[in-house]
Amino acid sequence: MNLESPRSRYQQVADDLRDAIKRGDHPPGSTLPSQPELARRYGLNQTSINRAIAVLRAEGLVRVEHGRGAYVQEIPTVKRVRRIDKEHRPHTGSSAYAEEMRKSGLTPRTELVRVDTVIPPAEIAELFGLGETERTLIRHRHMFAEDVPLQIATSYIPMSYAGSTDLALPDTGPTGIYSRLAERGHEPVRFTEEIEVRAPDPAEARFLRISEGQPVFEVLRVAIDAQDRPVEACVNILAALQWRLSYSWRQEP
Amino acid sequence: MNLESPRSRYQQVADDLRDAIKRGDHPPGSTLPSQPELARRYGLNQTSINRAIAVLRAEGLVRVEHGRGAYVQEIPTVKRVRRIDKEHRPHTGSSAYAEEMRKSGLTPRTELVRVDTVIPPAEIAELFGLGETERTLIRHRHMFAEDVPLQIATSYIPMSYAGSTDLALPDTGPTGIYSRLAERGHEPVRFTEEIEVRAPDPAEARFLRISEGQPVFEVLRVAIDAQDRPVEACVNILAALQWRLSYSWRQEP
DNA sequence: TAGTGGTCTAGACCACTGC
DNA sequence: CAGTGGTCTAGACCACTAA
Repeated sequence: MNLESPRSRYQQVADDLRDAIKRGDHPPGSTLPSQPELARRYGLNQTSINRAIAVLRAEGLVRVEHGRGAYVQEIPTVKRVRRIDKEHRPHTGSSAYAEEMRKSGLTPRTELVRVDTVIPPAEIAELFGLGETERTLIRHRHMFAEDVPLQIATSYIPMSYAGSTDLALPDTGPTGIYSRLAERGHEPVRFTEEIEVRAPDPAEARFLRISEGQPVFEVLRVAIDAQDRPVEACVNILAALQWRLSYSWRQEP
Repeated sequence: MNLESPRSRYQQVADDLRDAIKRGDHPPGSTLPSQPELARRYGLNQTSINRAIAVLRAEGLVRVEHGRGAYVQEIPTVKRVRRIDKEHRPHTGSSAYAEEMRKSGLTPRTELVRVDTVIPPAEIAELFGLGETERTLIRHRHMFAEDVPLQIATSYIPMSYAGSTDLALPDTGPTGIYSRLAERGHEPVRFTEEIEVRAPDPAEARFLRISEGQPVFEVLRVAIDAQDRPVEACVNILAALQWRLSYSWRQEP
């Protein structure tokens, strides 16, 4: 521990632990030494050690379980692919999400938390050009892989396109929804995805099992029909440090 | 200040300040009250206040300048667009980056920091299928808008495609590079972008003027030619909390 | 110089886990 | 119960900024 360094001591501890993890001294799934133990080793106060570990938490390198210890993250970096060129998504019954999970060798599971009609958030209402009292169908889902929570999905469809909540039952994923929208003459032909990173709200952090300091992706996908009307909007929330988003396209000459 | 709350005091202070900022009590560009002042108001220790402000920093809501104060961020959320459907990028001489900035009403500026030949990082070498001693052309650029640093771009091209560093001079942005690759028979026809979020290294944090706790986007764009060979890889680093990435495509029926 | 934020300590207490 | 992490304080000192 270099006391003269311009780098603060807790940062040096964080750097040291980070290096140790990357070297494999603390393999994924194992716990770091306890804070009092680290304090002893580095000759520092527990408060400083706690702060060093907060740095590693913010980086997604460790996950702390109160009363148990600081676990080295088993880097479950998942790849989420939007393939946009010719080889498009197959028309199987299963969702793109399920396809992606299976490709990664994981068992997907989706829990349909809520189907209802609501007055949507302002951003969504504006997108659809809805008045303040107009309602949308809402589908709120929790998605898992191997029982690990991975993603929150909330989809909105204006009632004028949806007709009734029956559209969403049983839960069939977006593919099913799109087929039913197509039957009603609102087949999506164009999509946009907007990606934002922000701090999670407490509920999101709890579900995704991350601390409130860790960023999440908020991906807004909008499906647009041939008349250029947005017919569905879907908000996905993912732990940003555990995902890699991928897009692929062919440049038209 | 609710001392009995399960929510810790520094979190309550952070919540309170966050609400005040969103209400407009502390407009963008202004400073928060000093830490000793806040400590007095909330009846807490300065250490706790400091911690509360660390939360807001991690969220990108405030930017702290040592010795000066904690400034409320003038949320310069920039939109970076990949338009993938028919109306493709115009073949003007200027880069996609410059186009995007002008669309947002900002004056772009690019600084060519370095043009050289190097042995690339392992990830890049693997992508190109290069041996451990094979070199690539490297173009390292810093990009600004209104003199605010916005983006770091590092592009790699295997020497077998580039021929010499002349390819990169003068700096013309990717469009120019792609034209010259086309002249050499390696016109890119397909692209992939992979988006990751991670903690910045100290140099990146310093250049982007963010604290080390704030996440950055690492966007890896790979250009692929008609023979399915990757011919260029470009790594972009952006402050994740200040950007919104946007993709748009047409679904083939 | 005075005012700002950043770090550190010693010691305390609490909440949670698991035996 | 002992061991874990989480929070808080009082007080101190440092580094940076601005007058």
